[in-house]
Amino acid sequence: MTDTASSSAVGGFADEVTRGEPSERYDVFAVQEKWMPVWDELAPFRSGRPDDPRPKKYVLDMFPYPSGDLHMGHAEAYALGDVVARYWVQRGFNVLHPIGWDAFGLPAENAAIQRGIDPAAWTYENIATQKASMRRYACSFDWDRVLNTCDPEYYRWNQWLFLRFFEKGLAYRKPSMVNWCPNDQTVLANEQVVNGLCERCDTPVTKKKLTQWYFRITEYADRLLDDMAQLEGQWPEKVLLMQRNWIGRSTGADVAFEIEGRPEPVTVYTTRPDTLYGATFFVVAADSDLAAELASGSPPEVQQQFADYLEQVQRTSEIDRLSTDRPKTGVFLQRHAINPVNGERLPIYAADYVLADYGHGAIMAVPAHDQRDLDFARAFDLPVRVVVNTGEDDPASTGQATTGDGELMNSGPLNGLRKEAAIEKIIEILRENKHGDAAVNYRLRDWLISRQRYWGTPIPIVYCPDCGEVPVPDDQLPITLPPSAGLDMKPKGTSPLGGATDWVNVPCPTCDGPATRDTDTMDTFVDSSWYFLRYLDPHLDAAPFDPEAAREWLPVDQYVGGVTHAILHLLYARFFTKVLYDLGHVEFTEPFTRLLNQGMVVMGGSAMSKSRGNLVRLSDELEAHGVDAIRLSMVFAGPPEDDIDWSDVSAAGSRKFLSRAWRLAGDVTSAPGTDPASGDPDLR
RNA sequence: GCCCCGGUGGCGGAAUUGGCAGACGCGGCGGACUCAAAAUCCGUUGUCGAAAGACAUGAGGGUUCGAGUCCCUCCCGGGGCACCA
Repeated sequence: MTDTASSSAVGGFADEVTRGEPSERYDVFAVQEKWMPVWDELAPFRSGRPDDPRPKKYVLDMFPYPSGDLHMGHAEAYALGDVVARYWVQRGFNVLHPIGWDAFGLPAENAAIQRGIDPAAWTYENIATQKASMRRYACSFDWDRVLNTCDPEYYRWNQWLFLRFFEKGLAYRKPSMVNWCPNDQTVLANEQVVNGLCERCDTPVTKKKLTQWYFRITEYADRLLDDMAQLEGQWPEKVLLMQRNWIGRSTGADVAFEIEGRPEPVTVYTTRPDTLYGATFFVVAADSDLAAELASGSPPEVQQQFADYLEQVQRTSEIDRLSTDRPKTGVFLQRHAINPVNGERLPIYAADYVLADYGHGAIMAVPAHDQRDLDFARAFDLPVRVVVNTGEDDPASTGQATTGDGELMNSGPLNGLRKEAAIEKIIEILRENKHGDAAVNYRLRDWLISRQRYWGTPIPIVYCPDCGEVPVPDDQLPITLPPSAGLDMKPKGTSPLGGATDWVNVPCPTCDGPATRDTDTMDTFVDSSWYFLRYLDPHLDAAPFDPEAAREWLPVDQYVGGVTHAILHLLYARFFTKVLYDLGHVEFTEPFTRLLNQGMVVMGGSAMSKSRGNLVRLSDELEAHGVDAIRLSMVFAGPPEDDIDWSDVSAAGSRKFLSRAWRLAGDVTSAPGTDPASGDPDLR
């Protein structure tokens, strides 16, 4: 059978169709009308029945979010997934090709607020709509394995997994400045802040100090980075690159600076310890605890300046903070740090160009070798010193690129060394003098999972005045959401669950005294971090999944989905997999062996949207051209990873092509010898 | 600013290692069939040229017997990251 036929939804039955009148016997509609009811009855894509001797393959399409009906983007993704799934079926594999719904999340809640309806009702209705469309689109999904993440039988295991993370110290609560979306009135993970805007609603994100739950993904930074070696050549290079950048591993040194009037030294992180001799000032992040502490030892007028500055910094929206040409601002705290290598006194500034949560929230500033430090030095009229080998006047000749002109500085024991050698040497010196050591830092932050919203997985923690943070025992799971009726869903900065008094107030699992539930829900990316395991048996009652089945089916052989999830979902799922590996639940460390990012379907050069008036409805296209023609068009329009402009695609042409193929097949296979089920025992 | 990926007819795109550029399809044009239309079939379709032929893969250079493919410089488009010390 040809590739063309394998990409066709209802192909392979020429002898049946030739019985019709010539005018209709090759018609794509006649084909689909005949075979779809048969599929419904036979469920040909059910997989994993016992004693199936065929080798296994797992083809996974990223599951949809149930808002509205399927669109052309879904149509392309599922057409591609189907090509792979049916190709393997015909090659004799037992193929698992499941589907489900990523059903928790904000849109349901917003719809509930706007229209006064139940988020659950809205969600299940959309699921039904999409499911019907998928069937009409003839996707080869295994309908016996459908899951919805908003079903208690699913999110129960989110809670169970959370507790395992908690036991391992991988889930923890801490107060921190968090990204806050003033519109959605909820916190956002770093990954959900795009150019300073909320990824959902494009509202400028602000900062807020809150105590929230985190997953310790940073503990896995090295493995997330190193295990990418397994994915090389199997995943798009672009995605690997994005993940690498996101993790942002950098190597350098920690250097301890004594602070005048402070018993403990302050450590800074630098990637250029070789420029230590060129440090001319010292900066602490304005919004760090350290800045507040240092300022408290400053003269009163400086304390006031600092307080004013801090307020200004906290008012600054993320988008302003990120604008590149923004002038450097800060306050001189009238305190000093001592350069450990030459005893120089460096003035200490509080500034917002230093981030509180990277490195140690403080830096040594070397304006001759760092553009940002140079900008600051110019704004505050601070000296600039080029670290250079004595006797050579070209700093580049020692490998020490400069960003600004300045006084040349003797770099003592580093004289004559090139950059790499100088770094090695200075680290050695620092280590000997106990002033520092080599260090590694990551851009990656821990994953903030608390959300102040209703429609999500309740966090299985109870707060007891006597026992503190108490994990809910496994046998009390799931903690189901209270009904939405009567709850105030309007965003107000705290979870609507707080209003469910009967639900919130529970006896402490440990001492039975009065206690309260955590009222936040989990980020929905928790749901999608392990759903590919739940498909093995979505109704399994004893565990999130059967390890034996996981050994047989996983990792996923081919994952298909949009590049929009290149960082978020794929990084989290990789993280979860590694944790599950460490906990002994799975035997692989990477969940998705191969990844395909299909392109977008656009219309007339721009993304389809209602407001732009260029929305193409899948149902209309199916009506006009038939399932096979649409799917063929999707696959044939170009390389799968490229965008498709639907205005360039002729579905009518595909239909013509199919009719011709049918006619030809009808002519050459007049004897019904063509086994309609060749390679597909499910259809026998 | 930094880092990726692209740029080939009217369109989507082929061209395995440096070896006949434009496969295949869409669209267009001409024709057959038809009273007519739709469907279908046949032919044709990079540009210039009557033809022979010449010129053509974003622009300019280079390497080579030979370049869409390799090297250098630049232009354009798309994407990612963006005070991460």
